[in-house]
Amino acid sequence: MRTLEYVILAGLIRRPRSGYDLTKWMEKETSHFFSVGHSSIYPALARLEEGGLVGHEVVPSDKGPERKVYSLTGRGREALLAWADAPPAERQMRDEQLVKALCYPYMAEERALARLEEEKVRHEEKLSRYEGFERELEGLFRGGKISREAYLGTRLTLARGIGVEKSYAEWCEEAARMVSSAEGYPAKGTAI
Amino acid sequence: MRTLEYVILAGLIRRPRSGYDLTKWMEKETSHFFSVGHSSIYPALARLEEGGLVGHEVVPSDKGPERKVYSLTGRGREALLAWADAPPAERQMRDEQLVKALCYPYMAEERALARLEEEKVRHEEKLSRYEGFERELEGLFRGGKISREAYLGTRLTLARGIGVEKSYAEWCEEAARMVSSAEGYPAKGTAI
DNA sequence: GGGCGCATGTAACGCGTTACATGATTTA
DNA sequence: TAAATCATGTAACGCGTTACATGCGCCC
Repeated sequence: MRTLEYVILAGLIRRPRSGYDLTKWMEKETSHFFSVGHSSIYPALARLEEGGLVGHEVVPSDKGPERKVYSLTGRGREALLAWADAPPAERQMRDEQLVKALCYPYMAEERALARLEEEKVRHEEKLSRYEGFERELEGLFRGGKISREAYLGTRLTLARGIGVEKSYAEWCEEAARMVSSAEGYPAKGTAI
Repeated sequence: MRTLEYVILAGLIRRPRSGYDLTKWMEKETSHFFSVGHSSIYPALARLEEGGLVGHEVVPSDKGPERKVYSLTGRGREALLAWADAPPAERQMRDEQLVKALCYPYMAEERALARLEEEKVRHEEKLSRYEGFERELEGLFRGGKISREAYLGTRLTLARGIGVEKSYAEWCEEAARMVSSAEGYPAKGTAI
């Protein structure tokens, strides 16, 4: 089983969902740590159903064509929770910004500083989007729209997203200081 | 051109290197934000050479077979710096830990707490490895073994690695607090 | 002599992305 | 009536991983 399949199970343990719903849920709630396009989700659901971990019910939609609403089976729930209770694979990431940072000392200083400032703005924007979503989630929970488990799980991941963006924005400032001519020399406490 | 190719150019702008050297350099210095296996590096070097961005010289090795030592051409340097001076692609990551976190509220609390504690230890270990490397790098620079540019660039990325591990370790503690029964409820300032 | 580190590649495979394909229903 | 959203899929392609393949030279 691939990680994608467990992500789907994690989406379904929260509530039954169609492939379309799962796609939207991932875009909104998991894209900062896991994302795939809809074209990967439909085949994955088929595999999970074949394995008996999910089942589906065809439900007419208010808007658009019929929906296949999937839900976890007992076996699916067990498989998900057993997987969750084991050490995770190494986090893998690809960050072009840092590849570019490797080159900043070879560029004109002003250009590097401009790029870092732009990047900082991007992270601050993401940060406020996450904080907005945090408030929204809280509202859903208080309003009884989502379970305590679903709320808490998502809040956990959101807390990480917020931590990432805060620390990335701070790095942008730190990097700008290091790039600025006088800086960049070893000893941290060295006077200019 | 793919990101991998620019990473290779960024390795070569620091100093001429063989495919083997580049593999080792990536493992040690870029793996926290970009990594590929050696089997992707050799074909990439061939493509870069075909495009006139790098050239190579065959040099006998002290140990083992002959080495092909690559270096940047003028065009390679230009291509790299032009690419670096443009906004980066979205950082992409895949973090199983957060998928698992989504499930923690559905598991026995003690299990989730144990996993979070293990994870915290892993990040603290990574943090001290990065800090050790930071001291090592400083020594290389002070000893005149590496250029100011190479030193600064790597230090920039290392600062990010350190920021990531610190904030991840903090998240582990925060998450543990949220998972602990009494917590997990909305208002942040609420008394127990 | 065997194992390990140095050193360079090729080939098969897996998985995800992009593009292709189709069609209903609402809204401007 | 055209565009947007809902809704579900398939197919081609790209890129990276794993495994395969080969060979030198040092150290135990």
